[in-house]
Amino acid sequence: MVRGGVPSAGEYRCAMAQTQRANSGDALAPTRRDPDRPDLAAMVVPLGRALMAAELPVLRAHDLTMWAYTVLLALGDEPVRSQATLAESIGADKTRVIAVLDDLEQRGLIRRRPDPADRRARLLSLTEQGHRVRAAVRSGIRVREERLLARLPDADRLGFLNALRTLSALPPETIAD
Amino acid sequence: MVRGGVPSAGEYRCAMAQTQRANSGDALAPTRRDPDRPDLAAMVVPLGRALMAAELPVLRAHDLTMWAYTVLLALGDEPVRSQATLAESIGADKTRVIAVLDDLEQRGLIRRRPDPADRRARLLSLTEQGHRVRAAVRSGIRVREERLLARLPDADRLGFLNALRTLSALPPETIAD
DNA sequence: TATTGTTATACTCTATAACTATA
DNA sequence: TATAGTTATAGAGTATAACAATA
Repeated sequence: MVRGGVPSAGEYRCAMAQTQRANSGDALAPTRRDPDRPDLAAMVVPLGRALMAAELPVLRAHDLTMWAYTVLLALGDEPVRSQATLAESIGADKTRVIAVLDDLEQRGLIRRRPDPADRRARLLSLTEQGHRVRAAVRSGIRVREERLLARLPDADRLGFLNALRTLSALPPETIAD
Repeated sequence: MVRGGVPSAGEYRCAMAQTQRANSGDALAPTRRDPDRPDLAAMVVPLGRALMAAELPVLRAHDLTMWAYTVLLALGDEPVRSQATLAESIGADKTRVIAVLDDLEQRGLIRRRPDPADRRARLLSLTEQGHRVRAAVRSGIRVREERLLARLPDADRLGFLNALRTLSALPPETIAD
């Protein structure tokens, strides 16, 4: 764990870790391919956990929790107009981001000032140093990811990233039906 | 939630849900492709959560928790010689599988009998009905997954599944370095 | 009255430790 | 003494409810 712990997921984890294993991959027609493959979730979820575990050393080196990094990512592209907006955009409870923001603000990585137009809300933005840390962590993570992706044949790598972007861009309700 | 709740993940969840978004995908060279893509974990983890959410209705229809289904999956291929072995194989604590096994046994989905050779251990196996339930749930899940995968171009779909099997077959330590 | 941010409380899930029964 | 299974306890992490400030 990094600082103050890392987010966790009441409902959303499955332990299908090493349950279902890949079996030899022969190229069949895409439509009726590999009917005995493991469940998608049984592959995707453990992979996600492993990827997060791979990020932890980088985060730790910068003394960031997963939540803190998530906030830096969310604020990096453009400032956010309220903490509630931020919380929703990163899929967190509004009460949970408070401690994270307190910490980041105290360390000078973000700015949090009342919105002059509506003094109830807080305008959230990254400081100069926040941008630097964000970029450093992100590139550190990217290096490890590229090393991992290098294990894949070019075609699989391309399809993997394409599919990931397609699927992760879908609203969760679409996936869940 | 299904029955008695679903496993959760102290350390392993990140809320990068809608944080980083896919940007338009143009085909570059595989090696230096899309340097501004979101972190892998930021795409894989939310996708995994969505996939699990998609499984929940199927599990609920059979009154199974995610853990229970995980156990059914693990016992389906071949019986297991002890609860500790099972727990480790599905990445769970040995104290946590007990309630799950109690429930599954009581409902006649698994058998749990002392090993004659070492009466400390319990031999775990699926009953006839356990096999049926396992198959029914699995095929219900598969239907939904195929519907989702149909959104992908054949090439991406193929690469995605290939990559998933390759990466999820790696020991987590390999991914985490 | 409704909303933003905050705090405090309760709840869920998980891991740790202690116990039993076998070996 | 060590291990498999079990139970009970304590610890994280999270969400719910209640509050103050502003609109």
